[in-house]
Amino acid sequence: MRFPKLFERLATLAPLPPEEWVKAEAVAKEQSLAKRELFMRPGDAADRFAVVLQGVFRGVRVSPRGGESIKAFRAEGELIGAYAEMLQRLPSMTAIEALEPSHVLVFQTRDFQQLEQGHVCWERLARRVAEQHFVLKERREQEFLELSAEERLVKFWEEHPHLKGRVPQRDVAAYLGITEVALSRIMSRRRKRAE
Amino acid sequence: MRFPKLFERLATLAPLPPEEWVKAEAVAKEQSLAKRELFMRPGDAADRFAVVLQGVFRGVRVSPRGGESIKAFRAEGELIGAYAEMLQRLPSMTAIEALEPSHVLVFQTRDFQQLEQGHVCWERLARRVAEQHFVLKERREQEFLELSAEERLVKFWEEHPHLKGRVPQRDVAAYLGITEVALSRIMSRRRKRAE
DNA sequence: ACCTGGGCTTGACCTGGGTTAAGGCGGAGG
DNA sequence: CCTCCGCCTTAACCCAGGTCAAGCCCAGGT
Repeated sequence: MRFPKLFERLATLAPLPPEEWVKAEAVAKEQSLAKRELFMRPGDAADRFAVVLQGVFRGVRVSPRGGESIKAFRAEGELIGAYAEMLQRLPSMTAIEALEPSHVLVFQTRDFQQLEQGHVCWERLARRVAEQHFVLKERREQEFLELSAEERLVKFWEEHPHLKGRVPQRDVAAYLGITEVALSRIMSRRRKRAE
Repeated sequence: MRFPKLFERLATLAPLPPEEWVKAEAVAKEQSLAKRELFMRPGDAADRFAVVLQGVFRGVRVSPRGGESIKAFRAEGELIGAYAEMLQRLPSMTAIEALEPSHVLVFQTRDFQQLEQGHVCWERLARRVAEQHFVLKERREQEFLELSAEERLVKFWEEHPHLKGRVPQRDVAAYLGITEVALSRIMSRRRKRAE
């Protein structure tokens, strides 16, 4: 077992027999990415995903009109991939970019489907992951519905303290649904109020 | 089998043997709700869900500060329930209210868990449902990130034509994340532009 | 026919965030 | 050491949407 810590983490979502984990590692490949390198680009087939071993990524949705918005940041222990597109068997509409020199463990979805055939535990895990993702998206939806940009900012740093200093401000703005100019204003407003 | 149409619809998500469906119907209870009646209220245990047989519902999130926002509308063939809270084993934070005289088929989650023990098909179905919900929430997130209120409105009616005339305007506004005043203005603006 | 109330509209005014454009500042490379 | 570039800030101006308040329309009840 090459990654016991990762195994423990995943096993908290659904019971995973160690021998199944060994099978999973057999089909996984490690990959290193330089800062700014893309794990996935728009138009790619959404046929693989990865676990972040080291580094931070941003998932960028590039709209037809050229606007960039950020769907999520992902750090150590989290999954990267065009999940929604994978489920719908569509080509990826998002770019996934390393914000630091990073290191990931890559799975092909076809290999993962093989694992699912072999043991129900993988299917259970997939369900948990889907449910987890849903809960997070719903939380985010609710924040858009009832919080101001400033309140969303505060909550963002409460919920993602580990991203401090690792993601550029403009990306935080794009995640919150505002421009970097607005974010800068909000921050100076708070600074003034605090002093 | 009391609800063959419903069965067919669900079976498109994941294969369901008819005999399993019969077991499901055995534990389900029909319930009728008057207009404005609540299927679930904030604080209730999130231990049951239902399929809408007839009618329309709104899922209302009541924020601590008293603001109301609408998470979703649900009509015939769709599921109602405090799904996120159920997954997190939290009491419901949403009210689910009938907008018309309605008729639903209710399942207790404990009964459903029994079914899951009996046959994997239910677990597969649950996974599909979670994935489906995720895809929808992600779509909504993306709309908040890159569309104006007016564009969201247009998209809303494109995607939910069957709700026309069945949901009050103020609720559509709350769903879009704006006030009914703003919605009214947007509509008159469009009327003017169209003429 | 008259009231009543709920839901929609309209207007006046305010505010937050978008847009554009002009700096400031610190780090990497010449 | 200077320059350039990427990133952040600030300012000026505009507009969408919020808030408050007054009205309108119509369906239901008496």
